[in-house]
Amino acid sequence: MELSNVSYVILGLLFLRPGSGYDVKQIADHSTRHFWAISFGQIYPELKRLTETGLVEVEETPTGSRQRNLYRITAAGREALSTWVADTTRGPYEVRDEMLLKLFFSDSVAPEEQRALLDAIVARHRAAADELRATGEMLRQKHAKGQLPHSPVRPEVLRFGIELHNWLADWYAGFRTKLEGEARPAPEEEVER
Amino acid sequence: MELSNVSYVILGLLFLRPGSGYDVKQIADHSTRHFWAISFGQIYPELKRLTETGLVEVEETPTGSRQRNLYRITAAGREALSTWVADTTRGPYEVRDEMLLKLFFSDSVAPEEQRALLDAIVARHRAAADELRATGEMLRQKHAKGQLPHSPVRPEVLRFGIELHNWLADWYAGFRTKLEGEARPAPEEEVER
DNA sequence: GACGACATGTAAAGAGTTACATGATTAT
DNA sequence: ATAATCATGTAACTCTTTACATGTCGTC
Repeated sequence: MELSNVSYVILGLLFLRPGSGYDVKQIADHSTRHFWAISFGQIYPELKRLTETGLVEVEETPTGSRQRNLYRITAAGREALSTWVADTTRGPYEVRDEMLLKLFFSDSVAPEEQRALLDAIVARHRAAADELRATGEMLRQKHAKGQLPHSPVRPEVLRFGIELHNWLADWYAGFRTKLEGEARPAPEEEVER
Repeated sequence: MELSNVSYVILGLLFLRPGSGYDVKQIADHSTRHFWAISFGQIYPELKRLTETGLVEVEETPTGSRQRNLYRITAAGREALSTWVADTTRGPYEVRDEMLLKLFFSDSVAPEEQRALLDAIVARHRAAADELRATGEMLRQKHAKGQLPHSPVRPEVLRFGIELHNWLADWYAGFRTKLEGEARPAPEEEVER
C-alpha cells in the first residue's frame, strides 16, 4: 500500500513518542506544520489506515468516560519510516505565499500601498520567528522534564526556522528601504539624518 | 463573484502583457511558480470564467488553422487586481518540503544516510538558484528587446529568490559540517523510548 | 517523416481544508 | 456555571494535479 507524506508525518511523530490523534495534531502544529501541515480531517482516517496495515497499534486509554486512543508505532512502522527517510532522491521545495504574489504584482498600486504591503510581510516573518522562539522555550522545558527524546537534529531544524524568518524579515525590510530611496530623487524634502 | 488566488495570478500576468493560456502557463512557470504554481487544468477554465465576468477579454488570433485565443485584462480586471493587492492583511507563508520533513525525522537512520540527505538538499537549492539566474538572463534579453514592461519590483523578487536559495544551501551545508564534527568525539549515548 | 513546440480543452483522481456533530474533563 | 481544553470522527467542499484527447506548425 502506498503511503502519503501525511502518513509519514504521523508515523514520524509517533516515533518520537506515542500519543492520541489529538496529541499528534498538537505536536504537528508546533513542529512539522512549518514544512508540512496536517489537519484532523487527515489524521483520524489515516491513523485507522495505519493501524489496519500494522504500522501503528492502538491501546484504548480512556480517562473516566472520555475516550482516548493511544497510538504506538510498530517495528514495521519504524521500518517503513526509515526506508522513506533513506530515499534521498525526490522532493521539490514548494512555497505558497499570497503576500509575495501581491508584491510581485504591486507595480499596479500606489507606492504607499506597496510599502504597507512590505511592512505587513516583515511583521509576518518577525512574528513567525517569535513564535518559533516560544516553541523552542517550550521544548527545552519538556526536554528538561524528560518528556521528549534527545535529538541532534530537531533543535537545529527549529533554529533553522528562526534564522530563516529573520533572514526573510531583513530582506523585505531592506527592500522597503531601497524602494523608498529610489522613489525620492528628493526635491526640497528633508532627508533623514 | 469570489476570485481565487489562481484568478489573480492569471490576471496579474495578463496585466504584464496580453497572451494565450499557453503563454500564461509559460510565464507562470518562470515566475510565479516559485511562490504560487498553476496548471493548465486551472488556467483554461479560469480564463473562461474571467472572460464571462468581464475581467479579461478575448480576441481570436489563429495562425493559419491553429487556433489561438489572445486574452487581455480589462479596466474592471485591473481594478480587481489592484484592490486585491491593496488588501494588505491576510496571507500565511506556506511551505511543503518533503526533504526537510525527512531531515526532521532523520534521527531514525544511519549518519551517512543523514549526510546523503543533506547533500541532496544542498544540491537542490544550488540548482534552484542556478535556474533563477538563467531566468534572470532570459528576462534581461526580453527586456532589451522591449518585450517586457519595466518594473522596479519584479527583478528584485527574482534576486530575492536567488539569494534565498543561496542562503538555504549555505545553511544546510553548514549544518552538515557541524554534524560531522559532532559525530566524532563520543560514539556512546543513545535513544530512550 | 518525425519530433518538439504551440495550442486548447475535459475528466477523473487525489490532496487538503472547513464545517459540522458530539461529548467529557478541567480550570476559572 | 461556563469557558477552555481534550477527544473523536464524518461530510462536504475546494483546490490541484494528472491523464487523456485532439490538432497545427516549424524545423531537422
